[in-house]
Parts: sequence; structure tokens; C-alpha cells
Amino acid sequence: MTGSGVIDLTRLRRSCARCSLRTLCLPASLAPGDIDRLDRLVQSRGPLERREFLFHAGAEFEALYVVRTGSLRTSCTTEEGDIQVLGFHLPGELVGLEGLGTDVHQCDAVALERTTLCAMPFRDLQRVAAEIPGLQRQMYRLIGRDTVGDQDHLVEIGRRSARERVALFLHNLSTRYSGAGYDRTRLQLSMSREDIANYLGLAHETVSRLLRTLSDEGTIEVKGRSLEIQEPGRLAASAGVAEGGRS
Amino acid sequence: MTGSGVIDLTRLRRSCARCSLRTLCLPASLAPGDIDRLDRLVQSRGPLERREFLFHAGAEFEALYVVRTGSLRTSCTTEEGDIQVLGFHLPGELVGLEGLGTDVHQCDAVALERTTLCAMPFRDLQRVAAEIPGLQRQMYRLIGRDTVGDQDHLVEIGRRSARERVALFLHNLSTRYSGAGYDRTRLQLSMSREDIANYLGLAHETVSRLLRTLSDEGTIEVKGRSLEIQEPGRLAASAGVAEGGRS
DNA sequence: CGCGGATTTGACGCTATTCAAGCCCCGTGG
DNA sequence: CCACGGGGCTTGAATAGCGTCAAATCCGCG
Repeated sequence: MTGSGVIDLTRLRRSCARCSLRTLCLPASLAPGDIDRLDRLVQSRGPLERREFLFHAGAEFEALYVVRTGSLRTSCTTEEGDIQVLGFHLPGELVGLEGLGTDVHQCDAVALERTTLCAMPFRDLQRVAAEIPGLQRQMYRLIGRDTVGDQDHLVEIGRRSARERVALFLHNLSTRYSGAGYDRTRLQLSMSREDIANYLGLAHETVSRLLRTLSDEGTIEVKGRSLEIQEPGRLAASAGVAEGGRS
Repeated sequence: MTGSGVIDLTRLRRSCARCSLRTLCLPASLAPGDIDRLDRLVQSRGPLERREFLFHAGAEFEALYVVRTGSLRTSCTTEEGDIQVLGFHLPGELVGLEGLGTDVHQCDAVALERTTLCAMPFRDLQRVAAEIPGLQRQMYRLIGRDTVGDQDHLVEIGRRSARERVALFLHNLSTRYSGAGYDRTRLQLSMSREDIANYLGLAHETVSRLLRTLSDEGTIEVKGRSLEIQEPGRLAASAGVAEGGRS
């Protein structure tokens, strides 16, 4: 599991206090002493290689994870064997919440590229959070953010045309990446067209076609999985949102 | 549903310990003494009449709510003014979680019929939960259940035919109602066809047509908003799930 | 260099939407 | 008590948008 980047990772891992994602993550607005306590329970996890699973549906829920670098896909498989992609998890975002209710993970989580994470064993986290109100509060914030993310997903795929879905998807990705400190106009997609299609409730051919349409219009430029947003305003308009809006 | 009226309700409200929903709700697996503490912070709310709002998007997040009797619809409005129905909330289910992240409600919540609720001021709840591990644990369970509910919704509307969506919707309603102690075969729909359509990402005409189809097949019997499931097995099959399955 | 999976593109058909009209149910007021 | 009105629901017909199937091309990787 802990592949070849150990040294790097260890350094990165050393402390939440120095983590570039700390304002997005659990340490946000914690006192230095409290961050130290949190630090002691956070475990490095990974790197996971592409296609490697973080957990499977049915596995015991042991920890919450935050993506540090890379990305994951969560999905569940229906009885007929077809897959519904539930979400993509980018740096600074939480993974594993769905296990909270039953202590068993309800979906699969798989790395889309080389991915590093922080694991927070839930039992320990709970114990420490009970003593640090700010940490408790921040956990709830992350949970709330996650809930709102699910809502956004619903808004993406309910009663919208395929074109709007694709545009909204790109717009949301851009917003989320920029929140984690990445360039908001250049996206390196880590998921396949099939994944996107499945996430949006479309056929992968449709996704492909619509990327081309948006590209022909000059809104974006696509080359394989690298994508540049050339006209953010037009993209937002195609998505049916005000520029910079949340969903 | 719970008997005929007000007296019953008042008595029920008196204490979580006697509430018929307690095993679904926060008191689950709490010691009697702890239930008393919880009791002291829980406030009765309502009844809300049909069309009355519990909160609006943008309102300050003050409390979590659990539906006691009746039902609510949560929805959000996009910039173009069209509505996405996010969820229906039945007895024993949580409302208001989406406010957790930002301290501001992200959607509207409106009663679909006469509805009573328990309100748990979040500040107090947090304080007490910090001292009662079992309560904290149960809060997480409810949150997890909510997350899984959102996932189910996604599975309902992603990559499924209209027919499957409608069947799955009814199947889920039936499962949820029976979890709260109601008859699993007789449903009294509190939401309009329009609401259902919006929830499922369909046109209301389509919902109407498919209810008729299922009815013609003898799977269900529909008369306005009262609905009887005559062939649960066939309904589950139409929904594409194993009978009794979760989603 | 060549294989296999991912992506693109085209042609065609079906499903669900849209538009339009009529109906039913229920509450309201005469 | 019945007539009226209106919103919700149903039904029909025509259309468009998206899915399906099929084939070609691209690309990364061994």
C-alpha cells in the first residue's frame, strides 16, 4: 500500500498545521494545541494506485478519509449489476460518511489516479471530538458540506437536459478544484467518459458528443482528459447558473 | 395514523421514552437517565398545516427536526426558478441536516399535510451529545441514514427508466413507512404527482401514465392519492430490486 | 510495433417530453 | 342542496432528445 513516495508523504503527513488543505479540513479554526491532538490520531493512507480500492461495499466502517492528493470515485452496484457512480472526491473532500449509519460501508471507493489520503479512525476521532468543541463543530461542517454536495448532484441530474448536466458538471468540478487551490480553468479529468456519464445518468456517447459541442462553441477546449475552460461565463450560462454560483 | 387525535399527541410528546418512534430516533439505545436529559431539550413543534413552511432556504440553521406525524417536502429553487424536490420526510426521519455545513438552510421545507415534529436546538444538542457518547453515536447514525437516503435517491433517478423510477419510488415509500410502523401495502400519498415527478426527474404526465400502467398490470391499485400495493413482488421486480431490498 | 480499452462519430429508433384538451374531485358560496 | 370554480390529474397526439447499436479512430502501454 505505502508505495514508493514514502519520504514525501511522511513529510507531508507530518502535521495538519502545515497542510495546505487545513482550512478545508478538520483543523480549520482549531487552536494549535488541539491541532496537535488531532495530528496524533490522523494516519497517512496510501498512496493508492489507479484502480485500487479504499474500501468495498460491505466492509466495516473504521475511519473517515480526507483526500489529500488525487481523486476517488464512489459507486454502488445494483442487483442487476449495473453501476451508479455516486460521487467523485477531490482534494480536501471527505470519503466514507455513508458508513456512519450502519458501521458498514454502503458503496465502493476506488482511486481514479495515484491518490493519498488521511485516515481518521472514527472511534478515536469521536473520543477526541467530544473534548474539543471546535473539532466537533468542524466535523459537522464537513458532514454538512457533504450533504450539500449530494444535493448538488441531485440538482445536476434531475430535470435538466444532457447539455446542462455536462456543463454543470464541469462548472462544479472547476469550482471544487479551485477551492482546493488548483487552477479553475485547466482541469485534468481523472475519470473516464463512462464514469461521467454514469454519474450524470447519461450514455457515454452523449457525454462525448456534448463535450464536442461545447468545444465547437468555443466554451471549452478538450484534448482527451485535459480540458481548458475558455469561456467560464458561457459555461455557467450553459449550465444554467449565474457565474460563480454554488450549484 | 397514531390513533385519533390531540390527546394522544400530547401524551406522546411528553417523553421520548414513550415515543413510538424512539427506536428510530435519537433515544435509541440510551440509558433512561440520558433519555431524560434529551427530553429536556427536545421541543415540540407544530402542528404545521399543509403548505406551511418549517424553514426557507437562507434561514439560519437553529435546530434539527424529526418528523413525528405527517410529512414534509424539501426542495430548492434554481436561478431560473424551477424547483428540484430533494426529498420527502416521513415519520422518524430527520430534516434540516443540510444546514449543518454553513449554519444556513440550503433548501425549503414545507409540510405536505398536517405535520408535527420534534425540534432539537442544535447548540443544546451538541452540548449534551458531547457528554453522552451513546447520543453522539446515534446522531451519527441518523446522519449516516440520511446520507444513505440521498444515495438511494441518486440511484432512483440515475440511469433508470421512468417506469423503474416510479416503481422504485413506491417501493421505497412502502419500506420507509413500514419502518415507522405503518402498513406497508396501503399508502396515502401526501405529495402531488407534480412533486413525485419533480423528485424523480420526470414530467408529471409521465408519472400519471406509469401509475396507470402499474395499475393496469394489477401491481397496484390507485385511486387519487390513496394507493394499495397488491403485488409487492411484482412492484419490486418493476423497480429492479430484490423483494425487501434496501434500494 | 501492435494490442486493447477509451473515445469519437454516425444512423436509427424509442422513450419520455411537450402541448393541448378534458375530466374529476373537492371546497366554496349561493 | 346544488352549482360553480379551480387545481390536480388523466389522456391523447406529435415531436425531440437521448439511448442503442455499430464502426472507426485514438492513445497509452507492454
